[in-house]
Amino acid sequence: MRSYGQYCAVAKALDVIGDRWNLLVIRELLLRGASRYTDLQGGLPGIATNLLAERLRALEQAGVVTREEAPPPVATTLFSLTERGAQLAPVVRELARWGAPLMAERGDGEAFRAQWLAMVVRLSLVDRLPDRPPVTVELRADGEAMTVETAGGGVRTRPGPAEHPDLVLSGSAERVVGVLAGRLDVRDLDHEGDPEVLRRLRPERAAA
Amino acid sequence: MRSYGQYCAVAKALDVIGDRWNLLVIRELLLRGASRYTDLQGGLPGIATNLLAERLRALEQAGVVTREEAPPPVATTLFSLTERGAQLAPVVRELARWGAPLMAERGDGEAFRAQWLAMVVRLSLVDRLPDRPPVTVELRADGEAMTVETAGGGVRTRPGPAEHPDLVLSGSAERVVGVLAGRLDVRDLDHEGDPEVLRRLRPERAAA
DNA sequence: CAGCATCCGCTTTGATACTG
DNA sequence: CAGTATCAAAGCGGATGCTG
Repeated sequence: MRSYGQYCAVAKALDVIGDRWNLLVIRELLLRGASRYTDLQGGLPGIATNLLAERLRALEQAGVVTREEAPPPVATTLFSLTERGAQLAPVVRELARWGAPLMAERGDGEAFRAQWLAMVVRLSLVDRLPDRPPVTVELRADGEAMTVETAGGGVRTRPGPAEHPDLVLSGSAERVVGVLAGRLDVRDLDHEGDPEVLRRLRPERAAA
Repeated sequence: MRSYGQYCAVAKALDVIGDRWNLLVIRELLLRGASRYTDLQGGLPGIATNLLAERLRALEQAGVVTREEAPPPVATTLFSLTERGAQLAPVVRELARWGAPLMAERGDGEAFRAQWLAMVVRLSLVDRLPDRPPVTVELRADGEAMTVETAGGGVRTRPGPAEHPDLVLSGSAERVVGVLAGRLDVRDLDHEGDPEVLRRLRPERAAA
């Protein structure tokens, strides 16, 4: 990218990560940890392969991303964030917070990955009863699964289905988002298990 | 801008503010409040005038910026952030925090505005003695002045010189940044007034 | 002068095809 | 799997011109 040429902390940050797709590449690496090229591609529908390659190269050069060759049995390349790159988490979090209200409507033909729900889940769910035994919720949005577990007063997320979920919620991505945001009730989704579990995870007063 | 076409809070936020220059336009409006077109241009060295016009139009349409025509005596157009736009402050703040270490070196021919120091000042100074009478510091970097005042345990910033500063620090922008970051001592700058004032504003342990 | 719009060359992006 | 190569289209940057 062309530099803004400004001696300003914001401009200099954007000189490094302001290029198109960069912050979404970082989102994927934050959500998935060390990833293969094709997995990144899968999590970034719409990116052209030459751009993904170019962005990874540039981010590596900037010290945000590292590339490690796994040894022969695995024989694949893994991309991860450096420590410096992981410090971008607050930037991505605040972008997600600001963008969350825009999730109220789904644009025509917008792609979806269950992983992406994690950005919203971490902002909109807490554990209000941290002394009780931990609970696990499985979210199935548009058929893709994601797991939410209570941990230290907050929640953790993992890709894929849960092993022994206390509650499974499933429905369209829009409805799952609606329930997370507090705009819809659990009853607007198909559920299996104890629906009370979700009330435990919702903040005192539902946020916008 | 072309949409990412992803049903994700981060991607949707970037659909609105991810275009080149957008976040710097927002930085200016956060720092200066209601501004005229030409003042924005002055605070955004390097932007092409057609791009500034186009970005303001797009941000207005997206509900981030408002344009008000001031009545005949003033007869000028003022641009400001909407409430929704002002909520981008945390995004800009986290970008500034991440970019702050990059300020250690000043690229060749990088432009500078004293205003921009405010982003770093708000992150790196606090009032450790909030019960004492308030103090005022004037920063003069590359000849441009900015005022820092203690307020409620933190600090506030204003453009321009102070009226009765307790301390005036002046020097090159790089050195002023170095002192704010704790890499340099007050003695590396020209100072007038009580240098102890700065120790009051520096956090317990100097941050990176 | 403030607030743009137009034009034009250059760079970046996007889509697709192809490769070790 | 992890990219490179190619090329058209879109976006950007710089200069300049126009309008109240």
